[in-house]
Order: sequence, then C-alpha cells, then structure tokens
Amino acid sequence: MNDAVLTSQEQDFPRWYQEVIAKAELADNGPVRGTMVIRPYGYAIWERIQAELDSRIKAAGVPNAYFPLFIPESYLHRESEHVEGFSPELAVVTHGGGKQLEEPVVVRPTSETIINAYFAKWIQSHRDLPLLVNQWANVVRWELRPRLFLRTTEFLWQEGHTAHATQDEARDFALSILHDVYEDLMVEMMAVPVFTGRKTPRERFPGADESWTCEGMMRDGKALQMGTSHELGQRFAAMFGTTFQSETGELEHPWQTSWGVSTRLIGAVIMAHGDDRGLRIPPRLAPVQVVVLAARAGEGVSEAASAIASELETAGVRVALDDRMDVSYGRRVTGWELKGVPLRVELGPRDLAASSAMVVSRFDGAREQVAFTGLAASVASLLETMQRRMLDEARERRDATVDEAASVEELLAAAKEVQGARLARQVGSQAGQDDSEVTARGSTARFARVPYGALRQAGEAELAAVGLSVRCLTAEDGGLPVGLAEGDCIALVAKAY
RNA sequence: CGGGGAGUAGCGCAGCGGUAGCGCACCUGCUUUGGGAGCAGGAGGUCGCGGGUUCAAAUCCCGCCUCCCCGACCA
Repeated sequence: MNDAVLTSQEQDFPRWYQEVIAKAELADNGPVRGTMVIRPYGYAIWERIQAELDSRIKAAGVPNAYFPLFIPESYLHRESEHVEGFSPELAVVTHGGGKQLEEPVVVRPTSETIINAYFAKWIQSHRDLPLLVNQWANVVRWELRPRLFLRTTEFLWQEGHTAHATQDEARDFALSILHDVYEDLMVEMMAVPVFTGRKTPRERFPGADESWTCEGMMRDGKALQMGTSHELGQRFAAMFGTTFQSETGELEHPWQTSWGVSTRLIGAVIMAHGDDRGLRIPPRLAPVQVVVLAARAGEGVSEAASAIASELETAGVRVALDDRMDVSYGRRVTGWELKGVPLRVELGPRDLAASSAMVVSRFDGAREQVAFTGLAASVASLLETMQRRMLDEARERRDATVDEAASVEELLAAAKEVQGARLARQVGSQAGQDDSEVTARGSTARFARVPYGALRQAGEAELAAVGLSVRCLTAEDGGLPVGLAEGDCIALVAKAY
C-alpha cells in the first residue's frame, strides 16, 4: 500500500528518470539503438512546446520552410570544422534503389550546408537580406550513449537559419533569439530558470564563430544545455559562394546565424520539476492542466463531473475527465500524479451534497474545498499561482547550489568532496546508517563560478578529467559578455548531461 | 575504442545437470472503489544464436551476437 511508485530521486536519479518516462507513458526505446518512440502523452508535451515556440519564432519575423533529409556528402566537406565536428556521428546512405550510389548521401545531422546551398541561389542583393527561415525537422546524430529525450540518435527539433548584411545585425539577431524566444519560453512557460552565456571554444558549435547558450540546472544538480544560438560569421557563405551586392555596389558575403532547440526540452521539464511521485508539469506547458475525477460512484456524480469538465473547458482550461469507476480511486490518482497534471478536481457524493469539489495541487499536494460557483475562476488563479511558484522553487534550488571558486585547484577539490560525499552516503546507507547528515552537505552536483582567466583551455582539460565542463561564460554580474575578452569572463562550471 | 557486468514471460528477477519458476503487469468472474483493492480461475517461453559433452543441458565446454554500466565525443 505504501510502496513507492518510483525509485526515489535521491536513491538513484538516472533510474528514477527512466522509470518516470515509462510509467508516465512518455516514450519507449526504439528497435534501433538510440532511437525513441514518443508516445502520445510525451508527444502532446512536445506539441505544446512547438506551438509556443512556433508563435515566438514567427513573432521574431521568421517563417517556416522545409529542406531535404538527405544531404550530398560533399556539402559537409565544404566547411572543415563543421565536417570535423560532425563526421563521427554521421549516418551515411550508400545504397538506393538497389544500387550503390555514385555519391553517398548523409542523413542531416543539422542543415547549415544544404540551406546555404540555397541561400547562395536566393541571395543576390542587399535587398534580399535579411533572409530568415526556420524548419521543424528530425535530425540524426549517431550517438554512442543514448538516453531518452536527452541524447538520442534521432531527435526532433527546430532549426533557424538567417543571413544578414552586417555582423552586428547577425549578432543582435542571434541574441534576440536567445532571449526573446528561448529564454522566454524556458522561464515563462517551462518554469525552468536558465543561465545564458557564451560557449568556450572547446564547447562551440562546429563551424561557428560564437555560440550562445541557455543552461538549465536539473534537480540532481547537473547542467543541461537547453538551447543554443550561433553566430556563423561568413564561413559558410564563403564556402558556398553566397554573395550580395551592397548599397555601394560591392560584392560581400552575408553574416549568418543558426539556432535550435530539441525534444531534449522534454527531458529538462522532467528533471527540473519531477519529484518522487512523478512528473510535475508547469500549468502553461501542461497538455492536461486539470483532471476532473469522479472519486466515488454515487447518484449524479459522473454527470456533475462531466458538467464541471465542460465548464472548465469553456473557460479555456485544458481538461481531462476521469470517471472510470472500474479502476480504483487510488490507482487513478497515482496515474495522474505520475503524469504531472497540475490540478485534480475531485468529486464524490459528499462533495456533491455540499455543492463543492476538492481541488488538489500536484505542486505541493495542498487540498482545498472549492464551491461550484466560482470554480472556474479559482482553478484559473490556482494554475497561475502554481506556475509562478514552480519557477520560484526551481530558481531557489538552483541559486542555493551555485558556489564561488577562485581557482582550478579549488574546483577540483570541491569536485572530489562531492564524489566523496556521494560515496560515503552509499556506504552509509548500505550499512543502514541514517544518511541525512551526509546528504545535507555536498551530496549533489553543483555549479561553480570561477574567473575564466584562472582557468583557460588547459584548466578546462583538467576539469574534463573529473567530469566537469565550462557550461558558459558570463560577465561578472551574470549578464551576457558581449564584446568582453574571454579572460575577463566568469566561467560557469558544472557536471553536464 | 579501453575497463566492468548481463542475456530466462510485457517489465523486474530466481533457478546453475533431471517436467520452466516467482513478483508486478495481462485475461475471465464475483466482491470492491474518498490514496496503487481482495479472492478464485486463466493465458503467456526456441531459457540471445550456433556447435559440442552427456542417457539427459537454461545449467558444463567452445565460438559468435546483443544489451547495460563506467571512461573519450555530443542538441
């Protein structure tokens, strides 16, 4: 009866992650290693992300288009860093129509090259700029160590590609996507606070001059790269011969950007908010915001539940009705909790007699008796409050686990302490000890801020040896280090997914 | 690719020479239903693949394949 539904996060976070994905019916492994079947409930979450992202992207002036899945292998080779970066994870098709192909085609790992081949045709004059396109697509990167949603061989994403007349305009565009589209979506809709910053050369997109990133922190203290926006400079334009005639009549290469977020965001929501009972999906993101649950059979209960569901739906709430009386109350409650539905409106004979319903929050389990009159208004306000509290909670948790470090040595020592604490905790719990004290200090991974001047590339390699990486560079005050020399930046260091 | 494990029912596992098992899930029926219900009955297997040893192999031997975990690369 009191058996836990899931392995607890504290006991084994990766296992909790796998279990919650299976039990909330989000996804399954595909038959080919690294592939993923996204089940209806998981796909519904993706559709919510898509809908919100798509409208923000369109608001930024970028229309959708579609480019082919297959790319001539030779295209990849035109930009040396690009091909170097992607070669190890390419899927290459050598046969078609029963015959060996004269030139192999690669399954797109990203579309910079093929899109540039067409930008080169479409761009002639400064009047053709800026040229802005976005595409929703699947891409393939052969992964050695796949994890559902976080790193799969095939994944779904959105990739935007733009060409501009000047470097400044390209940079401004890349940064506005980072803030007004990505950060806004992650913070306002997904309730996941993110650090924004610049990637170090080591972590940069292959072929980019500059990569900008949104980094979230998961409940186990690890970082997750949630979205990136790149300044590609003129390198692809040069390789594909993309030129435009400027106002003064000169032939110039355009300055380009590309940017993308993927189904990885679903993993972010799972790991940033989920708890030992399952998912907790922020109301604005949730495909189902409220489930109206007939708690116990009785005269008119199903009818009343159905009426309430309709009323909420009319009020603009995404609602599900659960009046399955052949499944026990407890099982149904557990199921909706696993799926992370923000609010449960429960209705039984007792409630019906009192003309009220029991409203239960998935955020903190709080229950509240709410009269039928004004139920829709209460629900709407509870949802908005929950959205804000989820963001606050995530931000507090994150900020409580960001440390300052002065040197690489200090970082390495801290990393070892964390590993040691984790080990001690494992040994302690095996010995049946009360591990709360050990757990309280340093048992989770954490972020650290360290001056990049004290770190540099040599230091980054040292950190990599203990599983740490520089997630991004920020200015001293946490802002974007636009135009700042790397040595004057603060490096945000963490273990990452 | 380097190091460590594991392949037995949908999932998780036990069995380690002698008729293929357990828990959960599934099907049928009855009783239940305000926090994963109970009882009874039932369905489900090429024990990863190939060879060998043996009267007899899930079990022992040889070869192969696959998967998982830890490292190097990644949205």
